[in-house]
Amino acid sequence: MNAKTKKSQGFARSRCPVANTLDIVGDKWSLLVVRDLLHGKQTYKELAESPEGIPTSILADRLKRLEEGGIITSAAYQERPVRYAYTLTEKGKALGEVLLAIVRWGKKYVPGTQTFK
Amino acid sequence: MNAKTKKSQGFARSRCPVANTLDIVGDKWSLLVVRDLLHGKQTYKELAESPEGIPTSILADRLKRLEEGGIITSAAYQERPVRYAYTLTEKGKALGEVLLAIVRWGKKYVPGTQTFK
DNA sequence: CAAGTAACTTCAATATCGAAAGTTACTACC
DNA sequence: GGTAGTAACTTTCGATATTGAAGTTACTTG
Repeated sequence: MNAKTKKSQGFARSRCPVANTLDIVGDKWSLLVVRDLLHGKQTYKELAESPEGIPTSILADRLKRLEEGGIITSAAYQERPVRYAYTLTEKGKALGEVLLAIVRWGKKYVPGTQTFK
Repeated sequence: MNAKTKKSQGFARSRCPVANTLDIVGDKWSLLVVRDLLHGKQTYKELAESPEGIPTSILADRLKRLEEGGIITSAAYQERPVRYAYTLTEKGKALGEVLLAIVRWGKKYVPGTQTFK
């Protein structure tokens, strides 16, 4: 089901907020991009350099989907050569609460994980 | 990288708790199964009947992975015919905090979603 | 004009998903 | 005894997604 179909039908899988949230960020990479943006990263290059090593094809796709989902916005911060900065919307920044819960869980239940900064 | 490789090397993608948590529940279905178990569902059939319509092949796979990840345990609650009950471990129940954050986010930012119970 | 860089895009191989049908082991009904 | 039903999976296979690598575009810098 594409975005248009979803919009016309209302909901993809159910009306559950969990299901609908997972339809936007329920994959292995999206929340890592949000994490990086929350940490101040802004450019494609910075995002691509994170330790998890996201493939650039996936990064481009996720940036597109996150923008379609209203989580981020992109804007050229300079012309010649054109360079883009990605920033979180209010909706995107609010995912910080979800990430916080995930970090707390991970640090408690996945031994050896650690946060920096 | 398979589970054995991960175990021997320590970590799949990085030491970030977000990345490691997503390696366990970072997909479209796992947290929906956890949601249902938190809501008291216990059997394969009950889980399969949720409104999102999880394919049974995916459900069987996720139950296996969640058990390997220490999120759930399974036990036969009767013989002849044998029937299994899935229950959350303490580690699994603790994901309730993550789900709560997701629900709050979804209800605020995905218009039309709603919780029952 | 050669080299470098950011931001992508394309490609081919592999892996995973999803819908449906099939399997196993039993109980219940006629 | 035979047919139907049920829970819990497993199998199949075409469609879709992921991955790692290489290629492209538009510029700047030396």
